[in-house]
Amino acid sequence: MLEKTFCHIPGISARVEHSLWRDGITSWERFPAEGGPFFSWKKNGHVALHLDESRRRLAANDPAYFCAALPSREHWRLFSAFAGSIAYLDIETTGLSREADVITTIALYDGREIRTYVRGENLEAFAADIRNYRLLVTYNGKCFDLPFIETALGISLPMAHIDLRYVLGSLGMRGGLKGCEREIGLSRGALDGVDGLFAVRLWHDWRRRGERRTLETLLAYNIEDVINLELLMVHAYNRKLAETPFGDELRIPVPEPAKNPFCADAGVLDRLRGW
DNA sequence: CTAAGCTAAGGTGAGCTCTG
DNA sequence: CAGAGCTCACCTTAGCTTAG
Repeated sequence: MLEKTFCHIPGISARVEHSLWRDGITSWERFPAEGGPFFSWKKNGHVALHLDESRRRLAANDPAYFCAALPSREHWRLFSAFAGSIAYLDIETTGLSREADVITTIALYDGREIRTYVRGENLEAFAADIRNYRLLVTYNGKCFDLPFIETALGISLPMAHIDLRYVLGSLGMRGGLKGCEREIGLSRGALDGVDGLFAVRLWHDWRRRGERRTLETLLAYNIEDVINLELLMVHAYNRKLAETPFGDELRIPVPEPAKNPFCADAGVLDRLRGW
């Protein structure tokens, strides 16, 4: 979809982009390079220059360029072009305050492998690992996960970032990650009803009693979030695509959900439910 | 040349929403 | 709960294009 995108160019609105498509200029390739019939000679040159730069950035695997040039609700357009550089990311913490609270666990999924990071075990390894990726996908990570990580771990995460909250929001999907999952018919089984606040309890209980299955329940929850981020990403991509003339041509099959390596423990969940 | 029309960009301010 | 970041509506301004 990226190579069909024009609205990242200054002076091209979504409306103008639609009229380009309507007139058969359906990709960068088809834009008339030499003062073609579409814009004035001056504007045509301006657009052609930006398209050259766009081709360079795409070839250089540089999603950050496009991220900066597009509004958040259009970041979905990067997905297929940079799918090989994606990391789905979610953190759990002891609370909402960046000052008073700490990160407890992090889940990272790149479409193939799932990695987890646990406070007191390997949390510090995250800083090096995340640098292997050029495009992060989160839900509300712009407001929560990324700034929290940057403060807590003292690193910066300047790479491209699709915050699905805004993409899904533009599709009318609200209600948090769980709400969006429900809307596309995803169910969490044993972990139904577990939320971020419950994850705080799981963490404190793990620290107090030291039962491994409690930590694994927390990790199972944390991982479920990143697994579902991928499904929501593909869903959002296909639905945004359907708003363009390319809905059928570029549609992506919904992947098989990744296998969660950890399992929620029903006993732990039951004991902590009535806290 | 001018006038009109269109668009984008920039600014503002209110309102909404989400995170554990 | 606090608070950051986005959207949206609205306005103004500036630039470009076209018609006469």
